[in-house]
Amino acid sequence: MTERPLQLLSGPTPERRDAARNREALLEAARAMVEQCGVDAVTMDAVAAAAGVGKGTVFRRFESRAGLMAALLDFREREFQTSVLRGPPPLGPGAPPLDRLLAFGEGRLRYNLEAAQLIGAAGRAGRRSAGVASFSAQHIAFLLRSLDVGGDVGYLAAALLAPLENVVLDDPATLADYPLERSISGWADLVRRVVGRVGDADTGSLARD
Amino acid sequence: MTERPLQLLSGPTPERRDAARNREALLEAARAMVEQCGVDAVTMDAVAAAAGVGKGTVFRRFESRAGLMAALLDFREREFQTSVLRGPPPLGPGAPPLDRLLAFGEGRLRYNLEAAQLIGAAGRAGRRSAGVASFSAQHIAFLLRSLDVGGDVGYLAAALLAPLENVVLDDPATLADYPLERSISGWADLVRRVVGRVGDADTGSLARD
DNA sequence: ACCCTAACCGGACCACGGTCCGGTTAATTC
DNA sequence: GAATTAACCGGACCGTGGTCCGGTTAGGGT
Repeated sequence: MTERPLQLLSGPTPERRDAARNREALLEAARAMVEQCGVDAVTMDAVAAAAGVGKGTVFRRFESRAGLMAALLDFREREFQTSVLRGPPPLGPGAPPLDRLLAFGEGRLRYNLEAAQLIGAAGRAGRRSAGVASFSAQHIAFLLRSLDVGGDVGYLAAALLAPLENVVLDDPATLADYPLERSISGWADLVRRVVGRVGDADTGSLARD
Repeated sequence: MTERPLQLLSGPTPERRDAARNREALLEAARAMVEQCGVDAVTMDAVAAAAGVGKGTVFRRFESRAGLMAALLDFREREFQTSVLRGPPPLGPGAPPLDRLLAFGEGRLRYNLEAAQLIGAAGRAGRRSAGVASFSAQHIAFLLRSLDVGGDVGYLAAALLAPLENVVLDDPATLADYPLERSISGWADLVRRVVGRVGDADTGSLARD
């Protein structure tokens, strides 16, 4: 009976060295393939072969194709979250709440459009990692409270987030085919209405109907 | 050179009789399988076999699995659209615009939750048929104009639609796990803010935070 | 009643995501 | 440094969505 001693300080021996090497090689191979051939061309067999590794290994490390994509996405997502939490204003802390909110909308929109293919391929796995959606929703909710918005702030935040995230849906529908500029100013208008400060800044010269 | 005569009155000879029979058999088989075993269990081979038909035929008729699901969905979608366009108030015409808008939100929400699995499986094909998303967006836009809402009404409509449709995303995120009641009243609150009639009716007794 | 052609049918075939298990190798202990 | 053990590796294997092409059939024209 070889009972393993408690190793509180050494950590949970998280990964063997060869495993780490392989994870690295796989991520790099996948990244390269995405960059060169687009997300759709990234096949599990191909990335395994490119990394000089068996297919089973890829699934062991990343669980599924979606998981692999999520791992690729993770880096960018962290980057975004960091610039919200600790970056320069108006996206980061320091600016007035409304400015931060509008900056968040634009930033998230750009992010989603840029990473659209990856996000789509990552599916639900992409959101799971680090609770992506809930981060955004909670941030919006926090800003809404700072603006003394009453009512069900949690739902309002989620509802405001939806049109930003929806751009990504492969759905050829409505939101996807608005040009970026129009989405940004449209969302800003929406937010001002929700917050109750309608005439505050440029609603732009948008037609009244 | 056997040139086909113009047949303006007889129509474009749309379908051969056996083809029609097969389409019917396939739809019925698929419907039954969905009802008994759930959407995921509906495999193309299985539905082909159940209809006593080759697999190629299924793809000829419905293009893809998503297309088949879209065809199944089509019936319900028409039903919904009809009750919006010609049904009884407040969903149908006759009620004041704001009432119709709120009724639309609730109706669409219920519809999306009820048909969630099917909608997910139909993917973009589900929206394509009869321009589903654009119908909803245009209806909302119409009601907003009736309420004298200014600004970019097209975008506002799409943005209001997003949190209703998003419920369906397999995404475990934010919007999906609000209970129906809370979504309904939350959306109603959102709409009143956008329209500019905040105190009009029951915002409910929702906590201020 | 016969023929002609276009449309249709079906199942063999392919690619890709995902699973499994026997052999291999890294870390740890003595 | 040898033995032990647990984790890892890899490629053969499976199910499913989707394609393709040779044989078949419906239906109009003569």
